[in-house]
Amino acid sequence: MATKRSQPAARKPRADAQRNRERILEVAKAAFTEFGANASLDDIAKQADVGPGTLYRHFPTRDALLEAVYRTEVERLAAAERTFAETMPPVEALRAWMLLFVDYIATKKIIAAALNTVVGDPSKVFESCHAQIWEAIRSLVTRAIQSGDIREDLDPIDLLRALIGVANVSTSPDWQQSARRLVDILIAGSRPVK
Amino acid sequence: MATKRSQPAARKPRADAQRNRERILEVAKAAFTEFGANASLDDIAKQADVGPGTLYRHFPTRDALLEAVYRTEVERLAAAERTFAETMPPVEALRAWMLLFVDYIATKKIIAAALNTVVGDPSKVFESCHAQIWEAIRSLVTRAIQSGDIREDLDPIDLLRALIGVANVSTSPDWQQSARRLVDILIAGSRPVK
DNA sequence: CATATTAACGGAGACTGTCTCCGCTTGCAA
DNA sequence: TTGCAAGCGGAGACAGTCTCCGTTAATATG
Repeated sequence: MATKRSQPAARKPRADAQRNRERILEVAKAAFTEFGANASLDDIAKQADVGPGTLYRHFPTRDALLEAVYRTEVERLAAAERTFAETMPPVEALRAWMLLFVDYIATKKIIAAALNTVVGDPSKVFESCHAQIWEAIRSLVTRAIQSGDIREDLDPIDLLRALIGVANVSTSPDWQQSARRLVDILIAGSRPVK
Repeated sequence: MATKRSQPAARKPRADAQRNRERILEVAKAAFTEFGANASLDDIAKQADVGPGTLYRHFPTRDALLEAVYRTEVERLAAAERTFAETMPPVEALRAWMLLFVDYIATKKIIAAALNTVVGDPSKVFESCHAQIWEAIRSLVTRAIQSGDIREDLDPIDLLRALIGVANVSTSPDWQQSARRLVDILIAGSRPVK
C-alpha cells in the first residue's frame, strides 16, 4: 500500500534549493533594474553562482522570472491600498494610490517593461499580479463611488490604463509633475456630472 | 578640380536599391504586425529576397527599421489633425483625434511596441516621429484652450501619455468602448474649473 | 552514524537570432 | 562599351536561450 495520501506525501523542499531561488531573485531584480527586461539570463545565473540549468528549473521562462521579481512589488502596492483605504477619505485614497502606482512603475522600470511585454503577446503571465492590482483599484473606486465623489459609470480599469501610460512615458525630467497633473485631470473627469 | 560643389555631387540612388528598400519595408510591416516587434530580421530579409547584409545596410538597427515602418503611420495621424482642425469645433476635433490615435496604435501594435521600446533605453530614435505627434496634439489643445473649452494649464503631453496607456492595454475585447470612455473622462477633466 | 534515495545542481553544447566583413555583381555615366 | 563605385548577399563570428543528463549532496530512515 502507498502512504496515507494518494499524493506521494511530498518531501519538504531542500534548503539549498530555497537559498538558490532567493539568490537568483535578488540578482535578477538588480539585473532587470540595471539592464531592463532583456538582461541576459545566463549572466544572472552566473552572478547568482548557479548554472543556467538551475535558473531555468526555478523559472522556466524569462517571463516567469520577471513575474516573480514583479510580484513582491505588486504585493506592496496592494498593501498600500489597504492602508490608504483605512486612513483617508475615499477620493484622497484613490488619488494617493494612483500617484503611488505611477511612482512605483516609473521608478522600477521592471514593472513597466513587464506590463509592456504582456501587451505584445497574449501570454497568460502576470495574470495573478494583474488581478491583485485590479482588485486594489476596483476597491478604491467602488468606495469613492459610494461616497458620491465619483461618477457611477466609471470603470476602474480605464483609470489603470491611463496610469500605465503616464508611467510609460516617464523619461522626461518633470514626469513627477506631469503624473500629478494627469492624476488630477483623471480625478476631475471622474467626478459626477451633476 | 573637383566638381562645382564641395560635396561630391551625390549620384542619384540606384534603382534596385530603392526597390529593395521598399520591399523590405513592406515585408517588415507585415512581419512586425504578425509577430510583434521581435520578428526575426534575418527572416524579414529572406522574405524580401535580400541578404541580411542588405537589410542591415538600409536599416542599421532594429529600431531604424521599426521607425521607418512607423513613420508613414505617424504621417497619417498628423494629416488627420489638420483635417479635423479645419472641419470641427475645437473640442470635437481634439476628441476625434484622440480616438483616432488610440485606434491607430491599438490596431497597429507595431507603434505601441515602438513606443514601448523607447521607454526601455534612452535612445534617440523616433524622435522626429514624436515631434510630429506632439505638434499635432499641441495644436489641437491650444485651439481648444483659446476657444475657452479647455482649461489653460493643460499640458498636451499629459494627454498623450494617458492615451498611450489606453492603447497599450488594448487586449481586452471591449477596448474600443474603454478607450471612448477614457477619452471622455480626460476631456471632462480638462474642462475649465469654472 | 551509515546508508539509500532522489531532489537538485551545473555545465557542455545544440540551436536561434544578430550583425559584420568582404569578394562579387550590376546599374549608371561617359 | 566600358570602368567603377554603389550595392548586393551570404559565410561565419558572436551572443543569448534553453536542454539534457551525469554528478553531487541534502534528507529520511534504520
